[in-house]
Amino acid sequence: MIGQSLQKALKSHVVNWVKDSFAAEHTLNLETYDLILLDLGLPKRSGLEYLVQLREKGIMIPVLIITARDSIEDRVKGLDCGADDYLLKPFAVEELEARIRVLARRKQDRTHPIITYGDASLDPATHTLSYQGRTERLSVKAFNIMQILIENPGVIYSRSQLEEKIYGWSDEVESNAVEVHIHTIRRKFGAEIIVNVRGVGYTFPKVRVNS
Amino acid sequence: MIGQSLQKALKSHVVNWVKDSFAAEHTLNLETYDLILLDLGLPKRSGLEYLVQLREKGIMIPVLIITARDSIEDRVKGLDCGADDYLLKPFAVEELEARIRVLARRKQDRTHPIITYGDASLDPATHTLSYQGRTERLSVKAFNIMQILIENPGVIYSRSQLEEKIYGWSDEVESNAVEVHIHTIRRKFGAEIIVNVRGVGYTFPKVRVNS
DNA sequence: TGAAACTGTTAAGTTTCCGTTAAGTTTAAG
DNA sequence: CTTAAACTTAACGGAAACTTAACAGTTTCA
Repeated sequence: MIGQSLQKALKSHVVNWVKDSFAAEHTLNLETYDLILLDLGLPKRSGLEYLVQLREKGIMIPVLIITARDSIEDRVKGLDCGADDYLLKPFAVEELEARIRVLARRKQDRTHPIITYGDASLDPATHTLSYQGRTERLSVKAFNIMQILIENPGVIYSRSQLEEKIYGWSDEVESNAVEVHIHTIRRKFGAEIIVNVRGVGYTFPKVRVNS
Repeated sequence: MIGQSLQKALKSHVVNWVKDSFAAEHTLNLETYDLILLDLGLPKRSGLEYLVQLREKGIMIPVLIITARDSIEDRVKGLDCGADDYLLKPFAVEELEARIRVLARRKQDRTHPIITYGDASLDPATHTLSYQGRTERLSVKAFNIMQILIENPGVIYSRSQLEEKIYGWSDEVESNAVEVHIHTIRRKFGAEIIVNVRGVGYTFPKVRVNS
């Protein structure tokens, strides 16, 4: 009853509904999912035990427990068994969806169409970069580079890594195209926007330390 | 009232209790925390607005909202504003602690392995070393040396051993390159960071004794 | 249609700075 | 006190990064 209505309510997602931990295990072997909704239901211990097994196997897919029990001990136990969240029956579908959004956001970390980190934000719609109040349009390649860097602040990408991500495959020929693009970006926003680590690569730093 | 009792209840953690978003911002600039408990309290919009600002600044510390309001819309809004969890007043301290455990656990699974020992941590992604609060970027060679030492705290490596690990094979020619690199590291973090054992080699000590 | 503006790349010249060497100074052990 | 090890500093060569210009291919628009 609840399974069917949920499947309908969550039609903006791809839902696979299985009725016991055995079927769940089988399905998880075949595909990977972004979220597990676990109804503790009636068979008292099996749900939590299954959750513990999951975690022990190293499967870290977020788990949202749905249950009718509301004693504090049960909730605490559920969370400590490896659940990520807890929802009490009866619940409103809107709240379930909100919690799903939270867990999904956590995984992909990008719900907003605008990519933002600190005082930098990229708008894919207009190919625009804002940084420290300044806003400029970027060419496609330059935008790609900035997107990679800002989506992974603090991570250093070598010239060849950036080439590979932008052009699909690593160009064997050595080229300084990336350097030139970075140069034009820096001319618009100031040299500090992209930090070079000599011999390693380029990064959009998480924290900026005094040079 | 609630702040004080919470501070007492959570005595197994290091708690910093501030009374408004202004103070919170100041504190977050100084130190980094594992979790933020946000009491939405009375001033209706300020709490959520502050949360949104936090996220826009790229501060991704988990946020657990505590509130008396229980309408579904409010909860949904809170979660969508960037909160990671939601707890309704009144609540049992045990449940709060369980949820804190969940969020803390979540934080640990980081994508990049950070090498840590004591108050020193190396981030390969940024080629950065943090030690006693200070954070600096290191050159490739210097980073290599620190990595060897911190991954094996207390082990003493001779100059030639370090050379061999860094350059692939032992350079027969005697060189003081390692010494110079260690010197630059010490200049940045203080001489104590690397301990020399005369005639044997260098180490990042497990325990530090007053000289 | 054709000139102007823009983009992506190559290429060459210039600058920066990392890693090393080398020489001088200080420290600690015997 | 003697001496080797460790520390410090300066200097240099060269690779890495930066800058600039030029060129071909596109797009824009009069």
